[in-house]
Amino acid sequence: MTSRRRLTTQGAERKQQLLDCAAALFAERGFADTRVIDIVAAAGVAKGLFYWYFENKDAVFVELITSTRQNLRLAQRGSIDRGLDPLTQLRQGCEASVRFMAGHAHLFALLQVDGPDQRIDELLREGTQVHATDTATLIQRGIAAGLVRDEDPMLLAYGVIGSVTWFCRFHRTGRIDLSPDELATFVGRYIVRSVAADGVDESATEPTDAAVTAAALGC
Amino acid sequence: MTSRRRLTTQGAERKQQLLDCAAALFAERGFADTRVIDIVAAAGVAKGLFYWYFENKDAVFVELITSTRQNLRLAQRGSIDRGLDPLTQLRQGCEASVRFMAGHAHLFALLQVDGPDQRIDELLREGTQVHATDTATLIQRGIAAGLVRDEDPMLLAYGVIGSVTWFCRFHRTGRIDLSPDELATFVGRYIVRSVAADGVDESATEPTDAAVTAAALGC
DNA sequence: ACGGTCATTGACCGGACGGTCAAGCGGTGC
DNA sequence: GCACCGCTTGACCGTCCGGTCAATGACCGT
Repeated sequence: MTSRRRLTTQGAERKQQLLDCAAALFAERGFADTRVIDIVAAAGVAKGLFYWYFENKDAVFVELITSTRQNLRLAQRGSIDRGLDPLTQLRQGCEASVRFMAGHAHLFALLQVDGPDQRIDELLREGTQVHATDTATLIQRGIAAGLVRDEDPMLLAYGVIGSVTWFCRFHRTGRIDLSPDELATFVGRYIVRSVAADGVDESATEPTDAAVTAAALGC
Repeated sequence: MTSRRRLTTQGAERKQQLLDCAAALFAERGFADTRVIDIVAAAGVAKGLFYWYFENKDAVFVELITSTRQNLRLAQRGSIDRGLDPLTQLRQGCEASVRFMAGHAHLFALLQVDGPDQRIDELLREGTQVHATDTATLIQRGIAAGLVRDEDPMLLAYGVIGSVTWFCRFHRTGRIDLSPDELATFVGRYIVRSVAADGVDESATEPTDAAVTAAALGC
């Protein structure tokens, strides 16, 4: 049982160090191509130590994706101004995703990998589903306000997530040569145009102030 | 050297059988979790035979994705009416992608997997890049015709591919409960709205006749 | 009958890699 | 000084699995 182990400060730091090394390697060459021995070598410790902090190789992956997903969600929440209209909130959420990705590209990549096994795949899917539901709620409210086209909110949400995800993917792999801020602005605009009702589009307020988002992310 | 081996009719059929079994297994549980022995067992032959037809495990994967990509491209070409305006052509291409996916879900899935190694990853990326360039060309022409917003064509293409891909992904994994035709229509409309210039939208002609596309796919 | 080529078999090899373990180290409290 | 406990080590184990190979079969042309 690795679960519920009491960690000293040193222990917690070491664990974090292992998580960081693992994240970098997973992102660089994928889960399957990363050996436990690579991770510990990167951290400069012995192999056995890995199993002091993690039950097995899968566990570290699970821990990474759950915490990343959680941070992403927090970043989005923190960037959304709930006093504004739903369409603008949607735009802000998408911009936050892009900026988060820019600051945590290696972790973000993990969310889009096909999991090493059935169980992890399910975990990833669940995360995406939550994200989609959040987005659909916003869209639903946008429809009610007449700002968003009257179509199935869940379907629109899937489209939004798909394009945001792929913009990030192309940026991360060097195929989009824009600064994170430029990309965020572009993506925000693209998303608004994808779902906006007829005649709506510049009515959505200007993109979030970059500084505000950056603060919410702490990156 | 497995390359350039002369195959009898029987040989070609056996090879195809192995490709089919491999595709089914890769799609079901992923490349890494599929053993060569699983593939041959599914085909009911001995392990050694696999290496008569393929150099190694990677080779069969490569062969699958290249041929799938090629078929997808053919399906798209066949569904596009070059006499129509660029935006409608774009819509037709996207609809074709969706219908192709519906008929070849297991193969299509392979194009979105993270490759087992660096080399295959590159291959997948190249394929996507070609696809994106094709799309961007169409968009470029749409801009010239005043039907598409005047933004970087490559960026718009990325957005289009992202949402189409994800719509297919969600459909394939049972999270979208529409018939392929319904989904194709929805996606076509979504894409048009994502990139259309102001005031353009119903000007894009109605979706392709399903029968035409189906014929082009042979599925 | 015979040689040639494609096709097929399954036992076997070698190495890689996830995971274990017994032992040792260095603080901290008593 | 001792006992406890978190931390660290690296040799070791067992298994899994991709890939090889020598032998055999099946079919064909001559």
